[in-house]
Amino acid sequence: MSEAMSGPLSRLSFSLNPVPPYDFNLTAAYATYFRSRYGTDSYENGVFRRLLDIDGDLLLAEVSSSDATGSPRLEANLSGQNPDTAIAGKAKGQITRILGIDRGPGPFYTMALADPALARLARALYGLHIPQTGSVFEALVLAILGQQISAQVAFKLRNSLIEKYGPRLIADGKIYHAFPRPDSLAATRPDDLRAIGLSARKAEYVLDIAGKAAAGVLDLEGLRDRPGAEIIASLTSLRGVGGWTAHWLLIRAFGYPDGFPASDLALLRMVGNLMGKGKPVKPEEADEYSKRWSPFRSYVTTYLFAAVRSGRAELLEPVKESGQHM
DNA sequence: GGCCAGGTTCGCT
DNA sequence: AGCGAACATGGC
Repeated sequence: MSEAMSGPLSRLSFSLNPVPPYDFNLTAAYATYFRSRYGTDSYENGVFRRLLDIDGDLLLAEVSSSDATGSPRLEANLSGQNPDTAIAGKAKGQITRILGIDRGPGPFYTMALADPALARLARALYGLHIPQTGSVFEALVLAILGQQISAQVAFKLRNSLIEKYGPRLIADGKIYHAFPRPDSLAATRPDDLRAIGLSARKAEYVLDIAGKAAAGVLDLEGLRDRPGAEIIASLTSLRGVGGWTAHWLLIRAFGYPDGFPASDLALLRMVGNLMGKGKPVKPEEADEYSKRWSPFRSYVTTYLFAAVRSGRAELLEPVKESGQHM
């Protein structure tokens, strides 16, 4: 199942050049939900760490920057058992997604100039890119675990799942976990998953999806080239996946710029605030209102969550005055 | 102790 | 079509 490996690791380095503007500190912090450690990821003392699982090879990626904001160049180190250039290339691709390297918020900022609430968010969180998950499977399982429950409970469930079923690597005496593989989760039984706090329903969903992914009858990565509407349709045909989960995956897994999980309770509160209502709006209202943010609703959603997760509630107050500048 | 959290499905009208 | 219940857990 999850093998513990230690012993000599070889290293390999490369650099990354994010699309400017890029705030490494903000983006790496968002990737860990501003908790310094979240599941497979950590960001401590300026170093972002993530254990990658590249076709079964485990590689510890450590990324840092000498210049945290503006247009920084990132330095990445890979540690693993004999990483060759092919593996390193795939690892680089994953890191690129995970740290949102190759897509910048520039076009979003241009639109945000005309909307005071967005301009305020863009100013305060300038350079925040949208981090993605390592795989579609990962985003899907994480999303299902997070359905309906509080962020705290979701945090616990996700960590438990990763620690129990994710493959491990020991480096410098520390244990790192990659995200569980489909076959590892498919091999569990409902009671195993319930033991870490999943409801019977969620255990079913995860087992069903993991089983299909492991058997190769569900090609989640293959959805990447598809238009948004088709991705939504494919995902929502899975048991346990509704509109919220599918839209969340557009943002988290597919790098789609215009995802908007309009039924999200926290998002409904935030949009209600921005609209000056002081209470959550209905999903239809939020959806209607959000059209002014299209086609950058993934950025709006991400920036709103970044504001609340980083404790900057003032960014969510209604904006009375117009005429603010970036 | 009851109610609500970053939903979804299922079984009723 | 639309509505309510059930679901696991932790915090208020």
